[in-house]
Amino acid sequence: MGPTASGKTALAADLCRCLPADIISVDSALVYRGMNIGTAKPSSEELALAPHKLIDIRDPAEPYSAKDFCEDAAKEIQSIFAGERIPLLVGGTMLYFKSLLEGISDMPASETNVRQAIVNTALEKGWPYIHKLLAEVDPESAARIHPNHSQRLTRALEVYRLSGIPLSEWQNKSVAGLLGDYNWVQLAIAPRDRKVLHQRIEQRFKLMLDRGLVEEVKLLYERDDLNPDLPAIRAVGYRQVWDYLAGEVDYDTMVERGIAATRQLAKRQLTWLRSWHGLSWVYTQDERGELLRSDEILRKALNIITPMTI
RNA sequence: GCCCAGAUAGCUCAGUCGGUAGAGCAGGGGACUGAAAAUCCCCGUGUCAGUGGUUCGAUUCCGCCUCUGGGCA
Repeated sequence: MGPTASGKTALAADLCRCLPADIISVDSALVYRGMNIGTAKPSSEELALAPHKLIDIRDPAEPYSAKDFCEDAAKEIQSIFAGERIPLLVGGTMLYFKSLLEGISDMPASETNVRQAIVNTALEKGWPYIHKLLAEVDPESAARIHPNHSQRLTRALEVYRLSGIPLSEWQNKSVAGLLGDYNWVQLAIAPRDRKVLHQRIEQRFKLMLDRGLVEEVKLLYERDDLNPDLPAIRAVGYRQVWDYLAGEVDYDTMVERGIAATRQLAKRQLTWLRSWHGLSWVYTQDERGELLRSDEILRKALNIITPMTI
């Protein structure tokens, strides 16, 4: 696990050369086909050397979810173990990691029309009104969710309307995750200094533009079945370039916003990791702030993994 | 060279009829159970360009000065 631009993909590829491991991607954006440059998806050469599961399994028009991921990942894990190999889960989508390890309740999936009805009401009367509606049927969830928290309010009310059972009740049922089933080694990779990450993020975003990010997004923009409300189009970089193609912002503004959105993503990922239990950290800088070479990073990771797996 | 308009938070700007100032963005911290690269919450002292004057008190009014736009030559 690690924030965006921390070097996860490179480390995973290096580990694959040392261990009998197969990579499973834990990433909500890499699942989409045709979204390669902006998601920093491993190149076809990298994929040939280190194949990733759960990449390119959805069209950008089809949403993917934490539940989908749990089911897909559980299958891949089993099949990798069946081949007597080690599953190496690599990615930055912490909710997916959490759901897989701790389990996810068996509540109804979302339905567009139910969700849309809630959003329409909110547009008219505001999110605090939705919060009041929720409080009537599910006070426990309402107490946990902020009155402005559009997405979580929508989900909570949606679950109640679809099942007649409050979200909190579903969540209170114990569920089985994979945490206790195997001897997991949980590694986090990141630089010690946030500035290093910020620098890499800026460099990488500009490189993505040089490599044709705008053209990549244009292919999506020109399709008539995609819109900026879809999870795929809301992805960092894609949303900003989409706004640029729509003429809402100029090029320089788009670049600035794309970089800022990536920094903000990294910050949120680090927030998850700071309070994550059972994590071993691999820093990509030494105590003095000097950047480590890839072989030094690999050695540090192996030093953590090997004793724990023997 | 002359005229006009600016100079306030990292950036863009608002404001103080004279009582030392606040928004958006950026940034920082946090939350997170089927959209999660999502969504949401909290955090605002900065020689108010410099200098002299008027005043009990100036970032605010006046003079000078420096810089930046725009206009006239």
